[in-house]
Amino acid sequence: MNPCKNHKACTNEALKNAEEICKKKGVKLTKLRETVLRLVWKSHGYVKAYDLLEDLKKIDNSAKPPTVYRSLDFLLEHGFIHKIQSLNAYVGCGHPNTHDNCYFLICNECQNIEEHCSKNINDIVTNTSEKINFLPNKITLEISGTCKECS
Amino acid sequence: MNPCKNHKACTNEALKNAEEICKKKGVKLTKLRETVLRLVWKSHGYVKAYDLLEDLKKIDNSAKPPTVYRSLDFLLEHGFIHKIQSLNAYVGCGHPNTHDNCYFLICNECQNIEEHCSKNINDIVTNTSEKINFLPNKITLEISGTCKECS
DNA sequence: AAGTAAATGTTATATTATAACATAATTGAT
DNA sequence: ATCAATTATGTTATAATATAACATTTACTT
Ligand SMILES: [Zn+2]
Ligand SMILES: [Zn+2]
Ligand SMILES: [Zn+2]
Ligand SMILES: [Zn+2]
Repeated sequence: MNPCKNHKACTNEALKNAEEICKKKGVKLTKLRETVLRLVWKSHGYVKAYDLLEDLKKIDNSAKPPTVYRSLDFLLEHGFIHKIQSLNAYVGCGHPNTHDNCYFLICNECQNIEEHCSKNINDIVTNTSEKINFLPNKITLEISGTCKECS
Repeated sequence: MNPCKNHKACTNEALKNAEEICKKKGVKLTKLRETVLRLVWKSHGYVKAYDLLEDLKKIDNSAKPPTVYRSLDFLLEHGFIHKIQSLNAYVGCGHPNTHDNCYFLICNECQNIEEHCSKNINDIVTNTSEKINFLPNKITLEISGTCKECS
């Protein structure tokens, strides 16, 4: 797992970023959404929706699937988290101001996810797309394997 | 949707390839597996597992989820089909002998999927991986958008 | 033919996600 | 402040995707 020096700092920064961006956009980071974002950030690993639900129930026993999924939808929509399609799981976004061309390195051992960005992705996609006249809209690039710590 | 001139030919070639590869590998393309592969190849679009199940039921009414999923697992394992992670769907592989470094262009309008291969993908991945000592194992690259015919 | 392994059949259930409708909280115009 | 509209949350039910576990059949090996 990502050996960050101070994970409270990671989490707080993510929360602060989200607050700011919401303010800028004029949307609301409600208590519930903030709580869910905080729960997603409990580590640098991915989290599953129904695990979040369990966590949320510890705080508010009346939480139900839509409680979680609605918050996830909001957080996804505004780029505060990402969905890992190959795992049906979610992970906090470490750089929500500039999260284009993202891809994910997923460690099968420790569940850590590293998010990277590279213009190169777009280059591949653009090359191919232009050649065949395909209008790209959303790119999903997920690389699973073994991270430095686990190998 | 892919305007192939003769889709029966596409399907038959896929089936023939699968047969050959199975023979070479010493594994069995049973009647059931062949039927499922044929059903996956009903078009160049993606198919959903439970739609396959419905199709299969028309042939053998006793088909059940494991019937489909086991065949899908076999076909995936041997590279005759691919799973589209961002859609929880499946698509036939058009070049099962050499299906490394594949990625998928998915049309949101007509469900067509074009499978491409490029060494460039590996380059990106290898670059990043070496930099951070990540041992890549499986790459998922899926690009959704609008295809030539639909734009 | 008997024994083993592989494939399929069958029942049940786990996991992931959304639909539909009810209620509450917030906003914003009058 | 009041009302209406919008947004968010609560709640119940169910849809959609996938696997576990065990029984039976089929194919292979000796
Ligand atoms: Zn951290
Ligand atoms: Zn990001
Ligand atoms: Zn065709
Ligand atoms: Zn392929």
